[in-house]
Amino acid sequence: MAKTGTKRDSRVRMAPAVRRDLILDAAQALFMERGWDAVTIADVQEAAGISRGGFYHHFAAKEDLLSGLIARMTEQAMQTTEAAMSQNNGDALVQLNGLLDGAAQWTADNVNELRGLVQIFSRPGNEIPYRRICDADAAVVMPVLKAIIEAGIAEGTFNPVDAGLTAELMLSLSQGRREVLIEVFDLASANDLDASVDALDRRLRSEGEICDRLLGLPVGSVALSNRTEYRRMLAGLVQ
Amino acid sequence: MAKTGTKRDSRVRMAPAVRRDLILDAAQALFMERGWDAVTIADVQEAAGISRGGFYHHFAAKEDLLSGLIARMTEQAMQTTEAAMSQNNGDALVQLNGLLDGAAQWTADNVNELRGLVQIFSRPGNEIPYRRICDADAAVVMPVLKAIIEAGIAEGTFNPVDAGLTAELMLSLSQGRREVLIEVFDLASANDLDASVDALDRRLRSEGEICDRLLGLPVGSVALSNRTEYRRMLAGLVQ
DNA sequence: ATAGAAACAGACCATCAGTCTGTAAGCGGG
DNA sequence: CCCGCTTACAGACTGATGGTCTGTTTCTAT
Repeated sequence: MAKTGTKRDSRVRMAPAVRRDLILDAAQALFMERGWDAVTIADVQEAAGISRGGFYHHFAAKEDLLSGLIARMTEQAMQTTEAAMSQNNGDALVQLNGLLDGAAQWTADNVNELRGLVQIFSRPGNEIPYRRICDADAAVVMPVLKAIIEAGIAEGTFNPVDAGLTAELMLSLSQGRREVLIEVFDLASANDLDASVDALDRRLRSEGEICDRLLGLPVGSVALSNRTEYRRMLAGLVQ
Repeated sequence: MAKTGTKRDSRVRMAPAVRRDLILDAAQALFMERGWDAVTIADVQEAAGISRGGFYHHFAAKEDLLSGLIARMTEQAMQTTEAAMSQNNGDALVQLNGLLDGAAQWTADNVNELRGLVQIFSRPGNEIPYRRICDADAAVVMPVLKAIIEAGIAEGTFNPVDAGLTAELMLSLSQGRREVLIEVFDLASANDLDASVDALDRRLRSEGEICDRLLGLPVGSVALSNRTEYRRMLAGLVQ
């Protein structure tokens, strides 16, 4: 009754940021449960306990809601990146390994969440949010990575063909890890921890060696953490 | 009037394959003009001169129509790949360069079409068909590329870290070329042919050197065609 | 106290993918 | 040559869903 009613309305009024977060919470939960294109605005409304008009007061369109979700998820990547970069100030190789180690650390600390994400994103109908996340994360990490590579060139220790292209390739290397992760998680779920650790270790070792080549470094320069860490991490998966 | 009418209907009946192609033609034209999500089934119907029921007799869903389009476009990649592979039977490096040269040849012969595709796919709302094409093309080229790399390993001439990963990276290298192509085409359209050729040449030269590194080959082994060819090609752009 | 702004409610609309029932065209057998 | 079956096709209809609009309530500043 938006027209002419003396009906009691009893609405809850909240600070925009709070309400926005509430809506995003609901949307994120629904997304993780059903996938993006199966989430309707009506669903989000109901889950967030707000009306149609209320929702569209905070989000201009469904697209806008997605942007909010992506931004929220990317925030983690930003914080992790910044944290990793702020505490090491050595030469380029140390910085690079610090960055990679920071990412590995985040992964280790959030395996379960990561598995959920990987599974959701591998389901059909989620290509768009997946790409959005990849692009957003890449936009965060890319400049940092490129800066490190350029520092390494200036330093005389790195010798890549092209800083930008190399950064891009390193990014696509980590993005291509997704399919391996699916397999790794499946193996871990099947209680085949050894095979799971093997698969992950082999992949990351290869990635490291490829980075060495791309950067013109001796083999073993770029280190992607270690096996025992992986085992501990994968053993920590719930169920 | 599908119910009860003595109305003259004068419908055209065609062989399924022919009608399908006609519908795909219409859909492709509309897609190239407006982008995928701006193309409605009603549009395609009208353009193809067929009714709703007729359309859905040939395509189960809009998704199915997209699959048809992708398959059609991928066919070119298949033919080009097969053609390039069938005529050279040297060692792995010769085969690899033959494959790359075949791709370059196709590009040179279809610059205008390529530009259209690049432009359409860079517009928002076309992420899904773009990814579909990338994945489909990759699925075609990947096994061939991987086979060549493995042959090179067996031969003792290639020394990559990992055949599969290297093939993936080479693919993502060529897919990442898209953004450069946008710039290249823009420059060429602005009549700055020198800058255009420069940008393309620099990119492809870098890609080649990176491939050398990935495959453990001496610099200059992997060749991505030549400058004069690019110039001729870019000069051939209409408008 | 009161006016204005901003948060919110909910009825309404438009678009569009997909369905359903019915009809005309071809084709093979008698 | 006709008849019946299959299949290509027509077009009205539906249901779901994203987005809008007008009106209402709550808060805040003066």
